[in-house]
This record gives sequence, C-alpha cells and structure tokens, in this order.
Amino acid sequence: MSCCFNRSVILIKMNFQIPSHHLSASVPALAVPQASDTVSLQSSILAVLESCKSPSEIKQVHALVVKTPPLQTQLVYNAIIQGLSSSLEAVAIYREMLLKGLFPNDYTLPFVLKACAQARALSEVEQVHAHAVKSGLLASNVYVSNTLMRAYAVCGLMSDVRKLFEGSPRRDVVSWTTLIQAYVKMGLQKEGVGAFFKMCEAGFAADERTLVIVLSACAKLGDLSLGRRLQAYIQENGVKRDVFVGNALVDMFLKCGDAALAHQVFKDMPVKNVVSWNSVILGLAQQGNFKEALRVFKEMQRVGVRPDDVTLVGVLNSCANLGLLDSGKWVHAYIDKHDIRADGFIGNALIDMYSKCGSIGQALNVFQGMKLRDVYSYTAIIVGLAMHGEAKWALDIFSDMSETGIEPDQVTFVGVLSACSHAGLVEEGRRHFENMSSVYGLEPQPEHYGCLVDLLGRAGLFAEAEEIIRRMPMEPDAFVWGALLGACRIYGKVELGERAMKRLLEIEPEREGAYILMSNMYSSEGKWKDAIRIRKSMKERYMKKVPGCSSIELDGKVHEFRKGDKSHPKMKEIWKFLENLASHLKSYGQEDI
DNA sequence: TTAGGGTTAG
Repeated sequence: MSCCFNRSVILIKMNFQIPSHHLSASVPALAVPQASDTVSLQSSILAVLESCKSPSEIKQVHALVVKTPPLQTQLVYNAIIQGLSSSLEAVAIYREMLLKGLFPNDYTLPFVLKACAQARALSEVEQVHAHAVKSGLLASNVYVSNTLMRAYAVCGLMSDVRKLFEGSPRRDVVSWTTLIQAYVKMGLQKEGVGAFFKMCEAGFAADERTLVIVLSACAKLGDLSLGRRLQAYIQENGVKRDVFVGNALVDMFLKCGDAALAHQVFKDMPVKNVVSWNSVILGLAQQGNFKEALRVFKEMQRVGVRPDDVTLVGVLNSCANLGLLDSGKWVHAYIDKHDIRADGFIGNALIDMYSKCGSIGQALNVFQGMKLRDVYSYTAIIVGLAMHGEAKWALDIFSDMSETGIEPDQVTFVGVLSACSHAGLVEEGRRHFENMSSVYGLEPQPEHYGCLVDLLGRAGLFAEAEEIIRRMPMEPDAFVWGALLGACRIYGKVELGERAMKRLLEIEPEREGAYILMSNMYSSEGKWKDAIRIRKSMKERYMKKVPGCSSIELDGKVHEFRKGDKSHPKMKEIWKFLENLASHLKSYGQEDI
C-alpha cells in the first residue's frame, strides 16, 4: 500500500491549520505507566486511550504523544483520530500524523471522513479523497469508499456520490444503502426507490437499515402499494423487525393514508419507544384526526411513556385545530415545568395553538418571549394577528421581520395578504403582492392570487380582480373563484357571480358552498325564482349543507355546537346571551350580523 | 478499533 503512496503530494495538498493547543503539550493529567521498551509503551498508551471517556481526555493523551516521539505510530494516531472523529479536530490530528511521516491506512480514513462529513467540510473531503485515491485505499477498501460516498452525500454532491458508487470495484449492502439514502436526503425519493430495486436485482439482500430508508422514501411519496410491497419484502426476506423498522412502517402507512394498517403495525410492535408514539400522534394530526391523536397521547401517558418535544408539538397542533385552549395551556405548563425550551418547533406550535384558540395575547407573549425566532415563528404570529383582525399589527411585525433579515416564504405572504384584505388595505396589498416576486423571488401561488382577488373584490374593484384572474400563469383554483363569488355576493353582482359559480362548480362540483352563496345572492336581489332553482338543483344532486360546527372547551369539557342543533342543555341561556350581544352590537352601529 | 436507520411547525 505505502509503496504507491506519494507523501509529497499529500503534504502539499493538506493545508489544514493545526490548532496551537495540539502542538503545545499541556501537563498530562493521566498517569501513563512507565515502560521499558517502545512496544509496551505503545500498548500502554493504547490502553489509556481506550479508557478515555471524553474528547478532552483524548487531547491530553495526544499532548503526551506530541512530546514522546516513540509513541508517534500509525496505531496510536489512528486511536486518537478515532476518539475525536466527531469533530474536525480529528482532521488536524490527521494532518499532524502525515507531517510526522506516517501513512494513513484503512482504519484512518473512515474516521477522518466521518469528522469531515459531520462538519460538512467539503474542501477537506476533497483533499482526503485525493489521499484515498493516491494511497490506493479507495480502490481496495469498501469502508473507505462508503464513508467517502457518505461524506459527499452530506455535502449535497449527488453526482460525486454516484460517480464513486459506479466506480467502486466492490459494493456491499452499505454502499447501496448509502446511495439510496443520498437520493432520499436530496428529495429524489423515486430515484432512491429505483436504486433499492436495482439493489435487489443485483442480488443483494436489504437489511433493516436499508428498509428504514426506503420506507421513509415511500412515506414521502405517499405510495401505499409500494408500501405494501415493502412490508411483504420485510416478511419474506426475514428482515429483523426492530423498533426502527416498526416506526418507519407506522409512519409510512400513516403518510400513505392507511391509518388502520399503521395502527395494526403499532399494536404488533413488541418494543415501542417515544418515537413510535410520536409517529402515531403526528400522523393522526396530519390527517386531521385530532381527537384520535389526543386519545393516543392520553394512552401514552397512561402506559407511562414520557413525552418529548416532538410529542408536544403534535399535541399542541391537535389542541390548536380543536380549539382546546385549556388542554393547550396544560401542555404549556408541562413545557415550563420540565424546562423544555420554547424556541423552535415548540415555541412556534404554542403561538399557533394560542392564536387558533382565540388567545392572541398569549400568542404574542410566547412570540415576544422567544430568544430565537425563525420564519415559522414570524409567519405563525402574522397569520394569527391577521385572523384576529389585527391587520396593522401583523404588518408591523412583517416589517420587523424584514429588518431582522429573516426571509419570508410563501406562507408568510398568505398571512400578509390576508391581513391587507381584512383591513381593506388595497394599495399595501398590491405592493406586497408585487414584492413577492420582485424583492423576495417567490412566485405567487393560487392562494396568493385568491387573497389578492379577495382584497380587490371586497373593495369593489371587480375589473382589476378579473384582470388578475385572466393574467394568472396557472389555472385559477376554487379559492380564487370562491373569493370572486364572495365579493359578488357583497356587491350584488349577479352576472359576474354566475360566471364565477360556473367555474367554481367545474372545479368542485360536489361542494355546496357555491350554491349557497349564489342562492343567497339571488334572494337578496329579490330573484326568488333563481334562488329556488339553485336550491332545487342542490337537492337533485343530493347535496346537503354540512352543518357548520364550532367547539369550545370549558373546565376540561368540550362543548360542540352545530347549525340547527338545539341539544345543548343550556341552549336557552346561550340564545338569550347571544341575542343580548347582538342588540348590544347593533347599538354600536353594526347592522348586519 | 472502521461505513448506512425512524418522528418535529406556520
């Protein structure tokens, strides 16, 4: 190996900086046994290295090695690099090793590459790549080629990963798994799955680690039939069904929309951990089955599994969507009690929960108390304020956000535009819509056009709204036509409303909203015949208005109210209160409530 | 002594 290894090339290529503390040996805190000859001295130091419990202890041994030339061997350097392979310090030691005239071997490079990959240090990866080629280790050792593939994958260089894979003289199941994972990490799920089938054709047996990655790709694709094939593969090929495979299966079935299968796999798992529970809770929440998500959370607590921050995000999301303020507050108290940092995911979920549960003040408290805010935090509070009619405030926070340098994304603009729409800020709304692409490089999506049409329509600017729809680069969706129809209803624009309804029904023939808006419009314009015609055609299509439903939580009990449902025991009092409220509002000039 | 694994928001 060493005969073809040109050290001068390496010395020129390796230009890493060695941190000074590696060169100035400090007083070693570890006692090294005195040994009479070099060999036993080396085995002593190796034993000490093996007993080291922290990187700082290893660095102390390294200081001793620097002072003791007989200890400067390939074996000792490998052991130090191995111990420090979770930081770039391993690379500095590697360079020092080369400067001492020592060669890397098939144990050195994987650890150095692991350190490079962890730090995403591409130029170091490339330099070590050169050494791997020069030394012949890349061609001869599959560990070296696999760790190198992984390092390029982490740096996002898919073409280099593929070149290495294709040029690799020997491939094993790890090489294939690394290739598949590189594709999946890069968002190329289909290519990842394709590589899995090629791997099978090539006669390799995928193991549980491979399957976990392929299952996660399948989950992202939402491809249930592929998921079933993978489950069959696991059964037929005796893949070990450990907790990782189980969790990946649960997540996959949930994301592919088969909650029953997910639940079956979950039930059959011999060992579950917090991730298993999280997958179920989050999966159910993502499907909109918030009540079931909360039921599973209660079950999790009953069996004594401690929730982590991921669990709490799922629970908060469910509370937010069910309007369960008290439960949300309970989670908040839990977070405070257990000293879980409310920055990042948790903080953003709290903002969303409070604002969806109607407590915008609390949402603002959380937002203001956060030390680290990201685009999600800003978007959550902007959307929340817009929802609560605090348009001006929402826009102020948007301008604060611009000053911090955090780039808004497409969802942020949904919040900004809907704030403008609620406050009737036509000019400002137009400007933000324009800025989306010209300043922030974001292409407006149908929902942004929907907001703009809503804004213009509410302001009575129908010609401009129609022009916007005509100029849309994509087909207008139901939100866009719905926004136009809603505005027509306000202004009694019957003809335009009919056109909007027609388009809306082409897209969503089964939705009753358009019929109801249109029939209300006919009624308020005195066109009773038309109103009756619409209602009749709804009946012919067997459409029934899905009763609107709202719920509040009081003292831990959820009260649900549906349109036309008088079953609540305190219905009389509630109606009386609402009537008082309505007359109170009318006295303030609100006529149409 | 060496390589590849699941869940997280607006």
